[in-house]
Formats: sequence, C-alpha cells, structure tokens
Amino acid sequence: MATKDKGVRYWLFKTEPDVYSIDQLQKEKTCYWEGIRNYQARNSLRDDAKPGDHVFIYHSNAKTDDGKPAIGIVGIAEVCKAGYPDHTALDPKSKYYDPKSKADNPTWYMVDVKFVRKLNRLISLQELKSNPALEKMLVVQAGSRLSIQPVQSNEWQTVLNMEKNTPK
DNA sequence: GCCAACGTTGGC
DNA sequence: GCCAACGTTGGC
Repeated sequence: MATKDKGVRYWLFKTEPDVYSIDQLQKEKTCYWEGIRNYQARNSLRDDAKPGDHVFIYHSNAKTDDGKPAIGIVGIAEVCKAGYPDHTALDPKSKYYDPKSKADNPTWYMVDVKFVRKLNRLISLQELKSNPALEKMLVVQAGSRLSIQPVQSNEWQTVLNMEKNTPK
C-alpha cells in the first residue's frame, strides 16, 4: 500500500525543545531524526516517510524562558532522506542505544529532515484543540503519545490558515 | 511535581 | 496468551 501511494504526505514530528528545538534545526539546516523507539512511529519512518513529505515540528514539554507554556506547532520541515537504520541504536555510548537492535537486522529507523521555515507564531496545542476542524487530528487526542504522526492534508491546510490569524 | 494514559515486559 | 507491574510520555 505504502509504495503505491503517490503524492506528498504530511506529518507531525514531536520534539522536546530541551533536547532538540526548531532553532537548532534552523541553525543546522538538516538533521537526523534520531532516537524514535516506538514501533508505530518506527513503521511510519521506515515505510511511509518519503523525501518531499511535509513535516510540522511540534514542541512538547515546552516553556518560554519566563516559564510560560509554549506547547504547539512551531515550524515546518521536509523529509530529505527516506527511512534507514538508526545507527544510534547500535552505539553503546548513545543514550538511544538498544542492545536488542542488531546491525544486520536493525529494529529502529530514522529519516533525515531539512529546515523549511519557522511559523510566524506558535500555534499552541490549546488553539489546535479549540478548532473544530481539527478535532480528528491525532495530536489533540487525549493521551496521544505517538511522536511521529500522520497529518491529513486538510488538517495541514487548516493549521497554515490559522497561522495567518491572530490567536484568541 | 503530579498523574493519567499508554506501551512494554515478564511471570504464569 | 493473559494481565499485573513497571517505565515513559507529556499536559497540566
């Protein structure tokens, strides 16, 4: 199924800005999206994410410098390399090391992404939740812990339209 | 810091 | 294969 699908896909990648932020991605321009250790997310990276796919970068567990919540979508990236084995799983010195993953049969996969742009403003989780058009979006679901989420094209467009508005 | 929701592990 | 215990995620 995955290989027959044409056209660009949309994703939402979560990151904790204390670990890796949109600003770091902007500085580095491209990066490995490493350390995904969840099977469902792994399947998306290994099987479905393709170069050219659009990605919302989402900051979880995020606060501003003065301690206010800053959880939400902060920018846009693009997949620039399709799924390949996550070598950090094979490195005993890495905090993402997984002794069960083997070089000849890797458990975990990553993709490369490149920076596209920061959004003009944070689209907060609260704001996403308050938009009825996004009620099916995975990130607003209670208890949604998936760190690599597919996004529907209409959801993608809705968020971009929200960027133009002043937040309530 | 709390804790609910979720995923994984391991005994049986 | 069930399910209790445990660890993690992530909003609040």
